[in-house]
Amino acid sequence: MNDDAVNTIKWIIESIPYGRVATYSQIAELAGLPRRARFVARILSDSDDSDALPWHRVVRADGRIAPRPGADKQATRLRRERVDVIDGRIDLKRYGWNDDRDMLTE
DNA sequence: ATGCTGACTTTTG
DNA sequence: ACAAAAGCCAGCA
Repeated sequence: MNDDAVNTIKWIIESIPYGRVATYSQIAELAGLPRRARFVARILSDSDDSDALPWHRVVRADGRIAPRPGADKQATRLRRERVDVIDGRIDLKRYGWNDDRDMLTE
């Protein structure tokens, strides 16, 4: 993949609001790269702290935290910003990144 | 080109 | 709800 696509994806991840989560596939979709969820995952995997990405706000399509060494830290970081993580799972209805709902007054 | 890998997703059973 | 299988696609050897 070209660096352009990589940068686009990184930019999208950076724009996930505090206290919300987005899925791998959702990010790929927003980047105009449907069916590239794994590509998004790869970018996160390859990235390091110097990228300063909110990697903890990226979860699986069903709201679960992707299992891997260090996954526990993700739950901690999310809870630190008031995101409920129950049994390794996040309720996307409530915490999923959705611009529509961001505009509503609840 | 070929075959395998994987912070994934969807379909099946 | 859970597990297995199948589908998926960029990257790499």
